[in-house]
Amino acid sequence: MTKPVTRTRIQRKNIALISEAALSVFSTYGFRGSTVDQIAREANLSKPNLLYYFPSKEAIHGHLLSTLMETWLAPLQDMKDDGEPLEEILTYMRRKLQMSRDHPRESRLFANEIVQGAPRIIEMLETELKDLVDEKAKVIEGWMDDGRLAKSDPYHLIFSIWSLTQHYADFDVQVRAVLGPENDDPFPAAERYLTTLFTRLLAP
Amino acid sequence: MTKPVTRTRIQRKNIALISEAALSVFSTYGFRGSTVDQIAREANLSKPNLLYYFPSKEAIHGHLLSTLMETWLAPLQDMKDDGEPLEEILTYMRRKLQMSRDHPRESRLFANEIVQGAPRIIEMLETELKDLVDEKAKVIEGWMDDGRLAKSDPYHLIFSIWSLTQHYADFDVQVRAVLGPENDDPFPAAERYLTTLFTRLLAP
DNA sequence: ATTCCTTTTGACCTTTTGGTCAAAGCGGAG
DNA sequence: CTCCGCTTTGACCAAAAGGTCAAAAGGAAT
Repeated sequence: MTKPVTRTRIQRKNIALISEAALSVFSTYGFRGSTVDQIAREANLSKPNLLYYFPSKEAIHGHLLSTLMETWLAPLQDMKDDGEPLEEILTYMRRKLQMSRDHPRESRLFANEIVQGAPRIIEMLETELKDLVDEKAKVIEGWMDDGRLAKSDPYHLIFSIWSLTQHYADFDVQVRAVLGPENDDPFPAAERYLTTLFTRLLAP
Repeated sequence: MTKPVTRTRIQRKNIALISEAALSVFSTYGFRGSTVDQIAREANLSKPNLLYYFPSKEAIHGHLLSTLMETWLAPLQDMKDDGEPLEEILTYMRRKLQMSRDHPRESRLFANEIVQGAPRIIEMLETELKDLVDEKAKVIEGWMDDGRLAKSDPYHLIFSIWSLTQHYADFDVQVRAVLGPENDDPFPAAERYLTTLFTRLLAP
């Protein structure tokens, strides 16, 4: 009934090719603004050939999103109860910022989906993501209650890490336009600024 | 040669109707993901009737964007050299947060445009916006040099105000999914959190 | 009531889009 | 070398998309 688990060399290559191309296209134009032809062209495949590997445009998009979610949640999952609180949070922030630098298309794919109402992942947000954030918010609150971090709202603290770090991927063109051409890589300054920000906010 | 400046009552009504509808549609699906039919339906007009007021889909979108930019830059323009520094910045932050609450569609229209590479406003970002930010960054830097604000990067400070406040409009569904249905209005807590954040970051 | 300008619409056109299908090409196990 | 299943493609289709146009309908000043 289900498809064979073992993929041929060609299948692996083409699925990877399509995923790459689809990531570029979907992250730039959103789901409805992207076309199958465009993805096929970007992948150097004919449209029917692409549709031989994925049954529909929806399927490609869904494949990307579910692959992405794991990568996306990993840094927060790795924030552990038993470290030095401020260091744990700064490390989380830095890993998220790293992802904005190294995987801006993934960040924009996600941003497009959320901005447009998250029709395809709203359920995941309300279950997996909410559960994870609830858990980590408790950890953070524990640190604050123990006086190891200055008090503030743990949920909005997490939101602020998301928004500040993802901004450098999602709004990249704006950041670069404002900083001007002489300042070619905004990330080092961003990391210094965000380190200062969270240190002053959270140092007990 | 140019169109008459005086608009009839009907023109004013229909242009307003179309702008409203187009704002809803474009902010949800982005430029390429939106259709003229959809906007016409939302505005309760026939498609040819809509195209009687705007020559093309591009024209509607352009009209919205240029109207929006003025509203969008106003709060930063209003940040004045002669106030109490921390208060000026907190007021700016609060006005931006207010805009996320009261005009989320405008924020998402803007976000869609930027995330998708800002093809239609990149020039404005590199001139008007950059000039304005350069000017205000100088003001902020002056405050820091005078010891009236703690030092940090003024450009990234402005970016952080943008990202933190717009997050509550652009990523609204995610914020609500994570906070759960019992917490229906995230804005009061957001304002308290952001006030604390910027106070701790900037208080001299 | 007539006129003239504004507004509205049904029918239509072309291009683009997501998707199908039968047939041709290919590659490696026997 | 010869199958046989995997891969690729040209041709095609129906629906949706942006946009046009001529003609009908409205409305207000005379």
